[in-house]
Amino acid sequence: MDGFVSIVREKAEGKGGYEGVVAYLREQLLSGELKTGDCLLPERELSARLGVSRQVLREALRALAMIGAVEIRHGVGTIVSRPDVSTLGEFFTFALAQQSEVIDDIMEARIAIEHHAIRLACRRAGQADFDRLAERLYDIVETIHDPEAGGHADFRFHEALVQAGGSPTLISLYSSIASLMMRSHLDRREQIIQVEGITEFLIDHHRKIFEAIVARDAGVADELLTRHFEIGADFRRRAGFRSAAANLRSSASETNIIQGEQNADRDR
Amino acid sequence: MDGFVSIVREKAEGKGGYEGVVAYLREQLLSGELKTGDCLLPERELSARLGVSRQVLREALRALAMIGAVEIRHGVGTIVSRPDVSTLGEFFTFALAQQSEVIDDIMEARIAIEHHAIRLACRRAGQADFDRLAERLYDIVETIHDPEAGGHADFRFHEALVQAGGSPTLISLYSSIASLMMRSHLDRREQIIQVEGITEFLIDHHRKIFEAIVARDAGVADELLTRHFEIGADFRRRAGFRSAAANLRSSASETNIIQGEQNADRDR
DNA sequence: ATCTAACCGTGGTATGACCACTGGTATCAT
DNA sequence: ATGATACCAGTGGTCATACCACGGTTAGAT
Repeated sequence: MDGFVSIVREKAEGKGGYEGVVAYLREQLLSGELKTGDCLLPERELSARLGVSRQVLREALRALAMIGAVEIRHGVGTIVSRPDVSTLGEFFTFALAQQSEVIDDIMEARIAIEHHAIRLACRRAGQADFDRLAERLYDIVETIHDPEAGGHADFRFHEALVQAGGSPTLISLYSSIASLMMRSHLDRREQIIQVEGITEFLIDHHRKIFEAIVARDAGVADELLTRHFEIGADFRRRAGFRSAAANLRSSASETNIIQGEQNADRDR
Repeated sequence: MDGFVSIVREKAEGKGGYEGVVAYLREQLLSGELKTGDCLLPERELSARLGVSRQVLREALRALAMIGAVEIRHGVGTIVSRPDVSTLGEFFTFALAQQSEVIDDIMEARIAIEHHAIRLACRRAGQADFDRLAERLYDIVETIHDPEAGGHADFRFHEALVQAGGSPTLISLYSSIASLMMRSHLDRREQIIQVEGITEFLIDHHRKIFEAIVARDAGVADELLTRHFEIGADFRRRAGFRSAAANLRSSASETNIIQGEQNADRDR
């Protein structure tokens, strides 16, 4: 490092460093020069071209990988990929981690999505969708006595329902909040399942929904779904207070998470 | 901290390196040990504690910063922050880069959200929500002849509608897709606005929606919204061909989108 | 008391080296 | 010829160290 400095200043056109790299890659992606499946240059070479260190480039790539814009594969390379839902799931996990009250609110999103999806499904669903729904319905019946598997089957049915709607966006959003729904509902299933006659109700109600979709009767399907959620909410509410219906062998109430006291309320 | 080694323990159990760091921080966030506003340890120290190099730690922090989980401030430190919607905007920017067909589909998400939100609004909305809606409605009237400002006012009204629903999740999702909706609708506004009598229709229809919410009549509100979207879609479709025609009330025609042909089976 | 400047801690970047994984190729045994 | 094995080159993954740039604090000068 003698007196002379200067030399390379090529990246001077705006921002340099991390920001610049992200901006550059975003540009490449939006302009279409980089499309899904393309393989980026090796880190060493790319970093050299952009005039940044490899570390900075890696930071940018990691960041992009976090939102799913690229996929970094050890020993292979970095390939452009389309952000998919799993990414959004990650986001929501972090986003909602700190606002516990939202966990309950996530149900509103689920209802909104499923309601519209079921209407779409009544118009668009094809045989493949019917088959999948039937399959998931069968799973519900099979696993009706197993809280964990049953809850999973239940979710899978509703997932198939949304899928039948044929809207990629709805499917994406639904998948995004799926992990969070699991978080608060899977456990309650254990309590709900104990209610007398609930098993028959669950099976019967899901079947009716399925049949309404097959019949392409949006009105009935929508109405059924409304009741489905209302009843579900009712059960969950009751399960929250005390041991739901009659005989819960163990008052495992255990004060669900909650603990949310530090409700900051930071609006902007 | 002299000759003793120890260390090794933490990362030995599961993943080490980048993945481990992200997992660790996620755990800290989800468990509540780190809450919004908290300041993380300096990079050098934190990296030492986690048994990774500073570079790896930085990659993890950059990734988390990309989704808004933390905010890195030069010369200050890294502070925990709650991901807000602007982050999702970034995500969708990348997401839509490669799949342009989703832009149309985004409308389905909007419909789903607004439909449920308006029902919630009819139950939950308070005076503040009414005031905001009224204000936005006024803006629509004011800017009715300006395509750009008018489109913006239109959006703001619907935004207030969702807000009135009082569901943070719905609001977040709606904001997330807002930028994408703008992208495809603002321009069409220029064509739509030319249709004879459209201005009166827009004003009148929005006002009716507003009144339905104030009246807390979910059924009417929902029905109005349905027609609102159908007519809007109809206009946009026609505007696609040519500059739409005159008679708007000429049977909003059922001809709903449908197009459901490629309802393929994308399972995973 | 106020302003200025130096200082220190923080993140930001650069370099070079080495490790670990993947995929293809060459080699070998059958 | 065929199959399995060993090898090798290229790629991402990690590490360590040094230095730069920014922000807030503090000691000094005015």
